[in-house]
Amino acid sequence: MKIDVDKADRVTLADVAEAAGVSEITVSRVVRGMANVSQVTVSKVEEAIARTGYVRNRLAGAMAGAVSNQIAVILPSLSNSVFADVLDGLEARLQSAGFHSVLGISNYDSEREAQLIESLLGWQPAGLVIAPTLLSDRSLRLLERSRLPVVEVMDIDHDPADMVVGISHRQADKSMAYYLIGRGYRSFGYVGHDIEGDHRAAIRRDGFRAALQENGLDFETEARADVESSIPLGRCLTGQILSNGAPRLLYFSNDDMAMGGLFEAMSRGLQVPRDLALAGFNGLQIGQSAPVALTTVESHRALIGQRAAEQLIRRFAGEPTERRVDVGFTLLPGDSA
Amino acid sequence: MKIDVDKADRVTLADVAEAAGVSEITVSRVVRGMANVSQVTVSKVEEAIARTGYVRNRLAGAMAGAVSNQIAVILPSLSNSVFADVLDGLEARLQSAGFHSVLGISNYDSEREAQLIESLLGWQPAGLVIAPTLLSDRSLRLLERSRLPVVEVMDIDHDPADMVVGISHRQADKSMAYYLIGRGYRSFGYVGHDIEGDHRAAIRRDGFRAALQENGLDFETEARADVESSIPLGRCLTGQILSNGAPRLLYFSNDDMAMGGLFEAMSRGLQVPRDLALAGFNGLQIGQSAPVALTTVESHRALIGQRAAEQLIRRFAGEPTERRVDVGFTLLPGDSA
DNA sequence: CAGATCTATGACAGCGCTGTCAAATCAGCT
DNA sequence: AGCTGATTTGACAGCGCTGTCATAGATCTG
Repeated sequence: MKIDVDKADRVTLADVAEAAGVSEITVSRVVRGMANVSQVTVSKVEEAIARTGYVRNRLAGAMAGAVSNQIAVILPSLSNSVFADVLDGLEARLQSAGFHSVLGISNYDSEREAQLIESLLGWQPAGLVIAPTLLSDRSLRLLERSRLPVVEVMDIDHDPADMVVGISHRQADKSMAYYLIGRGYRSFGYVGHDIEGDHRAAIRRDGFRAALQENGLDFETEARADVESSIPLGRCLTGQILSNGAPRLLYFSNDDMAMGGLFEAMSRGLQVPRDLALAGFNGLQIGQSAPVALTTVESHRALIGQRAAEQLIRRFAGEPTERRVDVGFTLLPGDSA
Repeated sequence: MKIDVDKADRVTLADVAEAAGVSEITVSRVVRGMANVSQVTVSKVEEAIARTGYVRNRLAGAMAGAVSNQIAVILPSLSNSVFADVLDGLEARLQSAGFHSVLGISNYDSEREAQLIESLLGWQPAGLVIAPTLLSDRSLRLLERSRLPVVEVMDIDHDPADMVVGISHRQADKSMAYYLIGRGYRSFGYVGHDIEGDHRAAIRRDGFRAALQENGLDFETEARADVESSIPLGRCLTGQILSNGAPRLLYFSNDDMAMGGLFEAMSRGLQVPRDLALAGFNGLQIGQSAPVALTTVESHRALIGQRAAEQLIRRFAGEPTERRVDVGFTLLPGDSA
């Protein structure tokens, strides 16, 4: 019912070509900013474009063989600000290089992730960026077949299908453990969220624990819930732990959780770090602005996004890329431990 | 250099058709899940698809006349969690209806916004969702020409080009002002961020102030900086205000800023709300989990995203849509004022 | 000034799919 | 058997663009 309307006024290259008195291909060249068109023609065409209100159809362009400028981005969640940060960094770089991201949210579900990959691949993107839950065999096959550049982001503690950008979560939390042990702490507790879905959190916990064990220590208590991390969850679990005599230091699965812990401690009138010490992970702004700055590890999330974008852009340009980019982490000493 | 490789193994409908011993169009029907194909043929084709590893090319599909399942989404920023929340709600609904979002970030820049609209329109999306900085004439012309459904989100205090989903920021902050005046506060200060770029914050400030003036009051002090809102900024500006004798209550441009204020107050050993009262806007989780729960207005951001998606989906289905959807706000009394 | 070298422009085919319409097949009924 | 209507399948054209290769001028060189 709408087809005739569309047809009536969808402006195509041919229309512009006619209006400018040149051929379609010449208009196409102008639109793409190619060099081999004379100044005179360029201005004629530009005038015609303005007059007709032409909008480039990239669908047709991509189909006809030119590469797409779309990048498929698959993230486990957006409510977690960590991924929003990555996406932010990614978008910034991609946009300035003329790319767009097409988004998919997997909700930490590996099956959903595979579906998304397939569906997004259907748009023939130029490349993919994935913060993988756990790439299934099906996903890997799809990616491999596609022959597209793929950047996995966040955790570099595994062998990537193509490229990976992030930090070593295992190292990060070992460092934190060494730091805290060095500061004299000997009594530790762990407060965490869903470890099934968020395997990076699991890696961190294991890394931290391994470092403790090297020193003949271990977590005295653990509080965990199988839901996504959040400030209220951190607060609630900390409350539980504090009710039955807490360890000297609580190590949290991330800064959101740790902020919850800090808030709970404050509510109870505890002095941090005198009565209770806290450490988190991520280096979120909120933790650094708190009355007691959080002891944590800055994970440079936006930088991860940027570097991921750069790897892709470089690959497109035929420049060499690194299989593994470690953006590094920074221990933020803070005042909470 | 790569073309032959691609050609060699890019599986097309024709390949599947041959493998299954049917025509292309029949395969196409199976892929699209159309009803008028016999069971026998369906299974033959599905087997052939699995065997060949066919991945649907939506580019070609969209070109050949079927509608795109891409929705262009343009937001001013992602580092502000408010927009991440909207995007989260939007994605959830869109994804479950089989759509993808193609993202553009305008950085509160109206020129950039217009560029993004044009560029994203080139992908012939099925619809657009925009949290507009301020739609320029050029943007409006582009949108109008496109004849596509457009949902503006966040603020409903203006007349939309097509549809709008959000809350009335003017109303929200009037309500807050009335509430605070009703609680007996008479001495107010304002702490805000960049009002040029974030015109919704400007509307809120004006709404609040109008309500004050109705009662013969006004802001006694204002602290403002022309940068994006953040917790550190809130903390810094609050510090400035507190140094020269603060008003009884500080009204912040949003919850991030207010959290900064709360932190600064706590650091100075002030009792909230006894020594200083605080109010924010957005109803962020962080504010509600703080030791002193923030008095604020819940703006139902994820819901805005969801409703926006629903409007689009309904429009595609030919069902009636509303020009203006008010998701409503909720005043959260909290303990900070 | 003939021949060589660029530069600017165009003709043509085809990317992979789906809308349209026509043909073939099948079941149900007289 | 003969007819009707529903179901299933296919042929064909074309969506709007760009890669490839060819052509016509313009510029240069000895």
